[in-house]
Order: sequence, then structure tokens, then C-alpha cells
Amino acid sequence: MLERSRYASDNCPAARTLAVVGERWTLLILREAFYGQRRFEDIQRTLGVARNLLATRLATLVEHGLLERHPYREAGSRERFEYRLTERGIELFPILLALMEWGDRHLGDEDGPPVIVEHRDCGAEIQLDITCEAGHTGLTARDTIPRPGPGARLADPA
Amino acid sequence: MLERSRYASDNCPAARTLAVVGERWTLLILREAFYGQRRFEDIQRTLGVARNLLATRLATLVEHGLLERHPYREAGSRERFEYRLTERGIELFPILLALMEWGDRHLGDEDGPPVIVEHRDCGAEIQLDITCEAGHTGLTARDTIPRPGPGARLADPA
DNA sequence: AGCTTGAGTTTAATTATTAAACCCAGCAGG
DNA sequence: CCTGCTGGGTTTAATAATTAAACTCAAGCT
Repeated sequence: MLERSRYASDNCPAARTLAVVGERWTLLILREAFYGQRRFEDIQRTLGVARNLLATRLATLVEHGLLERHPYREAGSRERFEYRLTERGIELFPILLALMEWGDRHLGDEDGPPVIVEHRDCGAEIQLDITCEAGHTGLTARDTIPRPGPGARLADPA
Repeated sequence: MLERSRYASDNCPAARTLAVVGERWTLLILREAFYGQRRFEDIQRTLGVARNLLATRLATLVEHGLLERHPYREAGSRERFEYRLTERGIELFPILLALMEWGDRHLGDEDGPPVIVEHRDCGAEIQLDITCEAGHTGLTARDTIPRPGPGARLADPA
């Protein structure tokens, strides 16, 4: 079960995140969760993912604490389960947003995006912004530089 | 070659982006590109990815216009090729950043992140911020709501 | 008693991924 | 001008992941 080890550079946080959400379908399942879909059948139908795969993906998402399995009972039905985002899962939102923004910009259709995410309070469209702690906004990758942090490890002496 | 179609909900921009960068290793290869690694051997060694897979991933990244293959010649060596991020590729940065931030917060080691990304001009640490066009900052997924955009399509009449 | 439905499992066939071996061009040394 | 080395890949065979389709199972409805 060392899924993590398949993505080397094992102390890289991006690699660790991908070990949890980087398998095929996982981020799309989470997208559905953000859109409010909570039930196996609904997710399966809208995504078209294989049923057994959806079952195992949901299980690992629950295992990693991104979704929670909640029992519910609809009138005239037996008890069933739905999957709700946890706080930990909700914090994945910027990843989805970054994927959407890039897709809209570079792979979008003529007629515009199928979904617009709005600020609930004011209705204005939201977007991701790269900022620095000193208050500069609107940065791009070119304005940044990676530096070793406190947890940096020396490369493996081959 | 309908990679795209494997990720249903075919007009979803997140799904389209994942069709390009969502295969195993692709985002880690791009991470290396952002760290300045450009050569096959270097990427292969630091990532530990299978060589044939790295070759095909680099080829699809070039095909999609995220990397460019540039010839170069080191003194005493024959011509070789390196892979450089294009503008299109550079714009993937928020995706990597979002993955890193989540990993740092939820899967990080005691001793802190191995890498800190700084604003080149002022040295302050950078971060992603969800903002709205009306100027509100520091939003979370809970402050947002998705709405159908101009390109929305009705669900398939099953 | 038999049919339906949501939520999964199981099974068998198809793809992806891996490790390891191989290839190739040119340069350097002898 | 023969040999070995290096960067940058292919090929091959074995292993693992993904798929579609069929099956299960427990209520509840008719």
C-alpha cells in the first residue's frame, strides 16, 4: 500500500498530494463533490467512470479523510450512504480552480465556460491570484523563485 | 488518440486539463521543469520514472505545447535536446502551487516544507489566494457558488 | 411472490506502467 | 581506427491498473 512511493521525490508536497488525489478520476469525483453530487449512482452516471473503480476511489478518499460516508434514508427506501466533503477535502478547492482556469483559458470552447464560480456574497466571478506575504498581487511563475525550506533534504548520494 | 474522451463530462475545463496533465508523472515532470530541470537524464534520475514513460510523457507535453524541444551543444559533446516550458506551460504554475500548498498543510513533515517559493523581487513567501472581481480576498470554497456559464450544455437526455 | 432500485462486487479482457536490456551517434583516448 | 563512454532515447516482457459487463444483496413496492 505504498502508493506514495510510486511518486518518488518523496518529501515533495506536490508529489504527496498527487499520491492522494492524482489517480485517474479522483479529481473529477471531487469536482462532482464540489458541485454537490453525493451519491454513488449520480456520480457514476455523470462521470461514466467504471463502477468498481468509483467504489475503490470513494473508499480511498474516505480513508484519506477527504470525504465522509454519511447514512441517510429517503422516504420509502432503506438506509443508504452518501459522501460529503470534509474540511480537508474542501481545502482541495484551489486545485480544482487552477485546473478549471487553465482549461478555460487554453482548451475552452468558443461559447465560453460551462461553469462560472461566483462569490456567494456579491455574485462577482472568482479567480485565483498568486500573492506574496508582502502584499504584492497578480504574480506569475516568472515573478517567483523556489528556495530550499526548513525541511529540505540533500539529494541522495548515488 | 481520444485521451480526452476517457474523462467524460467532456466540456468541463477541469476534465480537459486533466486529459493533458493528469496522467501519472506528468505533473511531477512539470514540477521539475519549474525547478529548472530540462534534460532527460536529470529528470529521470530525480524522479525515478521509467525511461520509456518519460520519453512518451515529454513527447505529449511537447505535442500539447507545454514544453518545447530545444537543441543545445555542450563543449565536447554532440547536439542534444532539452525541454523548456512554454508560456502555456508556465501558466500551469497555479496547479502545482495548489498541490504544494495542500500537501504542506495536510501531509507535511514536522520540520517544514522542503521548498519555499518566494517573490523574486521582495523575497516574501508567495501563496494562492481566492479572490473575486469585486475585490474580496481570502475566500474559501464555502464562500463560492458555481453557476452555469455561457457554454453550459444540458445534460444528456438518457 | 416477484420486480425494482441503489449501491456496490466479481470476473475476464484490455491498457498502462515498470524494469531491464538494448541501440545509436559522436567524442576521447590510445 | 578500434574501444569504451555518455546522453538520450527504444524494445521487450512481466506486472499492475482500468474497463465493461454480469452478478449480488437487501429493502421496499405491487
